[in-house]
Amino acid sequence: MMIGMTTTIKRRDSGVNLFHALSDVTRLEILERLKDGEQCVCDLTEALKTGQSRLSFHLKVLKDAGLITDRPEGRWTYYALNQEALEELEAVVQALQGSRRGVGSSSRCR
Amino acid sequence: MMIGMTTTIKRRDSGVNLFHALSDVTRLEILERLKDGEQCVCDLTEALKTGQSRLSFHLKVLKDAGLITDRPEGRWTYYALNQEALEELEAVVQALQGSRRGVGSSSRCR
DNA sequence: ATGAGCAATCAACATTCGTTGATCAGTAGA
DNA sequence: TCTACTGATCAACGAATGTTGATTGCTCAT
Repeated sequence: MMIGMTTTIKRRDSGVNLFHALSDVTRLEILERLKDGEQCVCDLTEALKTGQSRLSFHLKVLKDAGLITDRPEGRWTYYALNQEALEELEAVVQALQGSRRGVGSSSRCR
Repeated sequence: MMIGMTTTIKRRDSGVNLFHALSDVTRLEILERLKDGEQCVCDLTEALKTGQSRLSFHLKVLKDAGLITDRPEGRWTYYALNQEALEELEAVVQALQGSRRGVGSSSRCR
């Protein structure tokens, strides 16, 4: 099955966004926490022992990348994993592995 | 099955490294090129239409992350995907998805 | 209405990252 | 040996990112 150029480029762009959001220890810790279910910012602040504005910053990065969703309720905001984004991540990573076709057909310089 | 704390932390660290290396368009383009087999820097320079030192910089980032390997031969250096690292990437991503246990058991603030 | 608590946003600053051009080291060929 | 070529490294600069503390907007309870 042939994948069009446009699809490839789009996947690359969304890849950059996702990977950037994931390239920070604090953000990975947040995601790990959220595996147990949705949490409000106050929970996370305590769990990660970090300042509120710092946490808020990282949550925004994750949310902008689509990796988490927020659900404001009263004075709290609950954050949760976005399963869809994780599936897209899977797809992007598998696209990296590639078809493995042509391995060994290395071009030779001269 | 229980995974020890140390393992989790190590995976998180290697995750940060891998994800950071992947969070750049040029570097994703390089990896895509390498799916077709190993290539020397001169090939890549031409293919990506970019400066040599810039390319060298990105290759170093990918190599430091373990995503590619280099094989110097004569005056050329051939780069290739490191399949092992891609497999580890898969593992890290799957760990992100988590066991899905306890979904809905969201802690409630009051 | 007032006060307290949660979370987003802002400004200022520090740090990290990517780019560019130049230089350097190693190799191959004349 | 001398020259040409590949690719790594360096320094300098600019841009993007992350951190901190303060402020703001909202909601709930009194």
